[in-house]
Amino acid sequence: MPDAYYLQLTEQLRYLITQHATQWEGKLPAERVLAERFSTTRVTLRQALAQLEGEGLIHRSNRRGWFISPARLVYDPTRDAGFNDYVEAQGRQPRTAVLKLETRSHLVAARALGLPDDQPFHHIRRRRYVDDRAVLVESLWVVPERAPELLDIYSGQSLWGLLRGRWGHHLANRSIRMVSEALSPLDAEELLVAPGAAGLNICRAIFDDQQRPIEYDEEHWLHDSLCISVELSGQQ
Amino acid sequence: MPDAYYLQLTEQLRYLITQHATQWEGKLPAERVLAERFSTTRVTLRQALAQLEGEGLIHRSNRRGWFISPARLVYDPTRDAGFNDYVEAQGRQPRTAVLKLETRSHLVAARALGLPDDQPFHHIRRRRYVDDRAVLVESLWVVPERAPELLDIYSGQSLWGLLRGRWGHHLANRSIRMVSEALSPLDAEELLVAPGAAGLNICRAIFDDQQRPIEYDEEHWLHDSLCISVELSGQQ
DNA sequence: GCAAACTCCTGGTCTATACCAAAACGCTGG
DNA sequence: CCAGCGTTTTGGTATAGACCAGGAGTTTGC
Repeated sequence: MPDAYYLQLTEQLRYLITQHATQWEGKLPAERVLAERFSTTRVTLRQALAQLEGEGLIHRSNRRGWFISPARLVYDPTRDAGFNDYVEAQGRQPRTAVLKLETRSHLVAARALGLPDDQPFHHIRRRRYVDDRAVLVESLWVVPERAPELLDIYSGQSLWGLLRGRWGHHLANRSIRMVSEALSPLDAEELLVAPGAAGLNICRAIFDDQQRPIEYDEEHWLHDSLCISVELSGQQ
Repeated sequence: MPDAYYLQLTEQLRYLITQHATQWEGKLPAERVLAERFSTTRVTLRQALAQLEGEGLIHRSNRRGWFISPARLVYDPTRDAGFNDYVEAQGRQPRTAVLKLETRSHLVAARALGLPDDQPFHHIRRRRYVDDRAVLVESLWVVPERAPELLDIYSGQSLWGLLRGRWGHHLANRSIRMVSEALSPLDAEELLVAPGAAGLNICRAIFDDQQRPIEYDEEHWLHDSLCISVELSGQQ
């Protein structure tokens, strides 16, 4: 057992959380209450809470308090199953809010897809929920020639479903990049968390079977809300 | 520009770090020095440092101080290129320290490979470095029948190279799982970082072309030391 | 010349307190 | 019954200082 008090606190809180998860309905008591219960100060208590936050056991909704984190969503970024499909497949409730629809250029997307810097894109920004918890925001940058009237018809459904079904694209080649990050103030605000909260950034550049660029997207996930899982067969 | 002082501090430190990176030789001045320079307390300063740590710009070596983080290592967990190979391919210096060699059972590995709970494994625990910074610890659990005299001959080289070259195995099927984590006290100690530091946990279960279990491994990376990159072609 | 002992510095931990702004809550009036 | 408003609670931020133990560098002693 570690000696630092905040680490002991971490253990006690961990126990308390598993015991009272249902009775508290997912929300922890106020920091001042917990600090008093454990005869310590809010500073030390918060250190322990931050520890559990790092483990993904709890999270905080900005200025609303600490909540017990639900089970991680299992996610395979190499497959193109729609978000709604795999969330539902895991018995959870998906939801999508469209935050922005516009057409403009984007340097990062252009570079990732090998297009000129001033290449315009159809830009969709959306926030996605699992069981009413916002777990990610993402920006999609679609090459307009591949999906001309996209912005007129888009309303939150699966983008890849549209690209395949309506425009007949084969999303054959993709290059994926994942890095841990601290959420930007904007992303954090849109996810209702404190600025700098830990996140996972996933970027994809997608090309069709003739290596024509289709789409670039950039996802920002809350770090505790997903478990990446990839199944591969065949010699690499 | 955000209003919170620690966020302004973050920006100023970010600037300072990029300016003085070389002159400081990677190590930041003492916390007390920085706190005084910015007319604040260590508590607030540390909040700003923690922010930059979350971004992966700096890290701390336990009780030794704050250091500027080198560029992330680009890593493709779906390929079986050896660690040494891809570290060198990126112009970096790899190194491996073997921490333990033993034969025993391991529940998690057994379950992941679909073997009985009491199945014994050859267990290799090693720590790996990039440019003399410890970036990960990992445990490998190899089915003894697939590599009988492994523990006698192993001394830090590429395990997959051995499995292929010496025993002729085809590492055909693999199931990979990645989750963010807080490093356990043991892992943190072996990586010379503070307990609870942010990490990334990567687990793999590997089978050959006849679906026979070969090996299970569990990597614990410092979160700021890698960038996962996957290239895929062909319809999924 | 080198290893052991010692000192100083530094990061890790902790207390006690305070103020602010946003969220939550409760009251009130239509 | 509900919308609007005022109050309370709460998390977010910040100050000021303190002690400890591990690391690093220096001195001492063989």
